[in-house]
Amino acid sequence: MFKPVDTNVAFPQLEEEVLAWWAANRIVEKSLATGEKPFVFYEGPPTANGRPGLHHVISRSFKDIILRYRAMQGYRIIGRREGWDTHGLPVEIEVEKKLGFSGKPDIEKFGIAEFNKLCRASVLEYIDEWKSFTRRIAFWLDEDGYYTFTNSYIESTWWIFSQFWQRGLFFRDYKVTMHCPRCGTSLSDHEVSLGARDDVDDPSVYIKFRITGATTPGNDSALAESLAGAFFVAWTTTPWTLPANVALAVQHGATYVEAAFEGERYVLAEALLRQVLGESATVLRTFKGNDLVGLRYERLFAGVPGPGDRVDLDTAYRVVADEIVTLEDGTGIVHIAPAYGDLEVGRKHGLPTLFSVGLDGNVLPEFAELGFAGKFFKQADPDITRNLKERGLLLKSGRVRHYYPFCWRCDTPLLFYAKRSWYIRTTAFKADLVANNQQIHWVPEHVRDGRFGNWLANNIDWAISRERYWGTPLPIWSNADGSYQECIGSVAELEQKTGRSLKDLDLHRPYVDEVTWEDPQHGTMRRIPDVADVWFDSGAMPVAQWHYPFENRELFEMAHPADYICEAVDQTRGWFYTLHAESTLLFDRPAFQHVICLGHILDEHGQKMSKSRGNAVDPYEVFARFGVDALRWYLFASAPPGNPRRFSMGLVSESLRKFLLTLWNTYAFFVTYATLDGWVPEANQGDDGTRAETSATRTHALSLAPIDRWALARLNALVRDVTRSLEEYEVYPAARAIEQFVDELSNWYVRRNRRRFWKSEADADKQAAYSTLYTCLLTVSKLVAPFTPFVAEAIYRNLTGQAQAEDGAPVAETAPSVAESVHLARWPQVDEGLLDEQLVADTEALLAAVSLGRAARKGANLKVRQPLAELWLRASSPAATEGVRRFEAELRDELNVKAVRYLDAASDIVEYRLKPNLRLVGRKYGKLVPGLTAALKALPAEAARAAAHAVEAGQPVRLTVDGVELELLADELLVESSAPEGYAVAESDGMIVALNTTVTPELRLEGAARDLVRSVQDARKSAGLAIADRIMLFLSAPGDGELLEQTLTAWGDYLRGETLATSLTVGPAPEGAYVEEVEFGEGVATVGLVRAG
RNA sequence: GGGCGUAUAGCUCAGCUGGUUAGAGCGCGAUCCUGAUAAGAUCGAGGUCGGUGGUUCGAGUCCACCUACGCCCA
Repeated sequence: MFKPVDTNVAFPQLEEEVLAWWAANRIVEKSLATGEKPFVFYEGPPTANGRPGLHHVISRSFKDIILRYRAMQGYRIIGRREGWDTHGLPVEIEVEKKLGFSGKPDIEKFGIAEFNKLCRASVLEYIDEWKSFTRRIAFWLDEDGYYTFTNSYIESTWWIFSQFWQRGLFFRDYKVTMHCPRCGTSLSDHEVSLGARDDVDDPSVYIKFRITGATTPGNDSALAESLAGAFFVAWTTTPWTLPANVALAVQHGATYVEAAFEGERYVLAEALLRQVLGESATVLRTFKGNDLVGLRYERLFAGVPGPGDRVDLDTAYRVVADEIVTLEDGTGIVHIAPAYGDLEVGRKHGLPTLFSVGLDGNVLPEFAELGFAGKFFKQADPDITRNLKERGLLLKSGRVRHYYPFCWRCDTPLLFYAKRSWYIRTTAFKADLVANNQQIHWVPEHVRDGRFGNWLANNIDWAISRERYWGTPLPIWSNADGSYQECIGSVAELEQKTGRSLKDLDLHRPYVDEVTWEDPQHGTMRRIPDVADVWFDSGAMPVAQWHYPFENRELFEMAHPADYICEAVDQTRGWFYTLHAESTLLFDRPAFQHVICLGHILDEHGQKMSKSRGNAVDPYEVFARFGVDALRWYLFASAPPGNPRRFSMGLVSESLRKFLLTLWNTYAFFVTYATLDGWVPEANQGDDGTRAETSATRTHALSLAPIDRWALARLNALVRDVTRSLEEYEVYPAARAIEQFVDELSNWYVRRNRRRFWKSEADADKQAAYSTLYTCLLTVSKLVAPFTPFVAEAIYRNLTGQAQAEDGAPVAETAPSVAESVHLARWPQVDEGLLDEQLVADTEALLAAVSLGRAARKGANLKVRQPLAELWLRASSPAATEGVRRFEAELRDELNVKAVRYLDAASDIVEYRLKPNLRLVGRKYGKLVPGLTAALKALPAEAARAAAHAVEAGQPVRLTVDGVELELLADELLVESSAPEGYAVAESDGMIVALNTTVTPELRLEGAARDLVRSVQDARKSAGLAIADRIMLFLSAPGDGELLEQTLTAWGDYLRGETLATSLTVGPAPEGAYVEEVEFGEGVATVGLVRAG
């Protein structure tokens, strides 16, 4: 027996109950432990720094749905475990904030050991909250997860580094960072944006660079010579970078001029000439930017090479052409200082890097004799400008308000600063990165060759080092002057170097920094201070989560690459890339085979959700109001996941009402009547735990009505379609298909079949209905299990008789092998024998006819309760007509008509119109199409009828179009018919339905009788009677006595039967009866009823 | 500045390789149906399918350019 189902279900509460049951019965553990074939998943570790938000529900739901689906297919999921990204600057900043620190010097003073301890504690604090979040949203993972801060994880990462090191992939080069000179640290982009202002007052100076007359080899020496003594003009707002200048850049195709102005000759872009030099300058000649390339100029100052750098100044002080140059402001000639922001330009053109200001923000001591050494860089600006003015190299100067970044912590102006950094030469593998990407199945598809593919094609070397504390230390040890370095790939190797046991060593700073050894040739070896880019940790996850290659070798081999991963689209430059790059460099294969790439979630106004905007939705509020299932269903069924989506509470509420409640109410209907009837699935008709169609197969033996076979055909087509979509990782179409089916099950199957469930005799027909509905609901519970795990569980357990058992009542005779949980059940298989495309198509035609019939009634203002004599129908094709004919009884009943007749070319009550079937005809006849369409339209009535007749008989039609004789095949023409005279008509997609609107006296009485039945039923309900209660019925119609009398004469028995009336009296109701005034036909009657004995 | 994506009804979104009258749900109005339903059906109002140009017998769909927004990069 089944447990009663409340239609007033509160899903959040239901979910809590299911959660408790899962926990008590260790269902998650059981699910994790089952399955045979491996399916590999990688959990992208969230940064354990902050609370989970709505966007985490999305990514975790899309991860979960595929894993549940695969688990139900009998896969054993490898890597279904939590993972935590625990290192990195965000964690450090969080701790710094707590401690009130303002930068690296504070941390060093505080002590790295203590600081890192706090970082670790901070991360763990958030992880607890994440775990409860994970459980609440039913993301099933092994809580024994991996942490990137463990020694074993770090050691595997070291192993990767040493692999790269051995292959010569490490190198050092400059990297531009946003540097705070006071805090002594680089800032992340996010931090930079926190402190940027757009109204900063700065100098605006136009500088003269004297042209020497020389040029680099291969360029225009004649032009150079003729320009000797003239000046390039460049504009800058950062005079302090001028000593670091190494080149001037022009725009390749732009026009430049040599202009005479106040006795000097200047070179600048034509477009900016007037703006810079005013109207008095005269143009001497023009040339293209490209012509200027290679021209040399005199340096302003002697810039300082970086420590240890050898610099070839022959490569400096020349003109290059580069895309960064714009003609919007300045002079069209851009001053290039690679050390302070133009590193990429410098690299592209082989320019040296020179410095003017140190990391402390002060001008370098080398500039002592110029008088501004040691000054803070912003303070040096006036000195530098004055110096240039004195030397006649300043054209003009002023002030400007513009954008400039400041440190968000200490408000110090930031420097773009080229710092020495460690790189991994990923560019050497660009072709492999691109090729391996082609093996990956991306959802949505465009990411592969779009965003991700482009990113790979434009690959740049990976800057891997960070001058920070809480991260994986780079395992590079160096002698004092950096001339000899080694990369360590394991703790054992380090022990060998040092000759002591390091098994208790924490591999983090500062402890690992204390590990040194004496190299006989190179002296004391110390670790370089840098830690790894935290992204490297995440990309190492396939290897490091298993402590490969030190442990779990077989496991790793099986678990690489992953079958499936899923994250949001911003990870193309993040985790998707780090996984792909590390895997390609290490193993030359992709790290994952299928990936769902999610769009971002926006608020209801299309704005990005963020805490600072205050528009972030608290996921817990959604859980509490609608439940996790409603949210999950919304996420799966509302739009394809790759698109950005607008979120609002209303949309979740809609998906709850539209889908979950429809499903629930259908299920509740079934349970209500099955309980009333004591119906249970036959012993072997329940669920055997593997094959979903078992009960359906059983129903082969039952006397199925056509509508039952339809439901089962639709069900099996659904199983087929959902499976097909999920195999393609297309969640959205799968969800839509289920939604459509549940809608049809509820609003067609159940509605049409209510009487079969109500009727008192327990015959084969009733058995068939129960069995069919049971099969549909049980199978749907499995299909939705990956989508809405709570509701699916509740339905499945009750339908398999297990819910009742919990209350101590006797268990239904379910198969002994029935799964304990729907999530331990097997994914349904398609029963090919029950598929019936024809039946499904025929029902579709029927539904279309019903819909049109209702529209026609509406048009004629004839309510459905009024029976009509006949309906004429013409379907879009003879096949569709046959389909409707098959269900003619249903059609009559739905539309309340006595007869259905079919229009064909032989009937002359309508006229015909012909149209070309464009899809077929267009390709064949091309330019003749407009003429053909017109010719068909112009056919006289008799010719059209003849043509329609031919088409229906499958014969060709001859027609002359634009002088060309055509023979049109039957399927190249579409036939439509006009509305018959005197009928109410509706038409759509080639189908026409016409109702005879004549209401005969007999039909009128029948309509009145049905009005009465409906009114009495309403009254019964209002009087609070139970469904099975018998009544004594009293009717009177003072003004319409004749109509009442005639109605009762013809339909009295019908009325009594329908309303369970033991007696029917014409006259006033006795005292105490329930009384109501109702309309019937055109009359008004008073209904009175009393419960019978 | 570059790359990718998005733009269809008041709102949220479908619309496959070009094809006949551009759809669904929500919301609004009206009517109907209903002894599972918090529901359902029908009709109505609501669309220059972001804009311009092109290819084609035919463009929401393909191409080019432009605009706005989002993400990523510089």
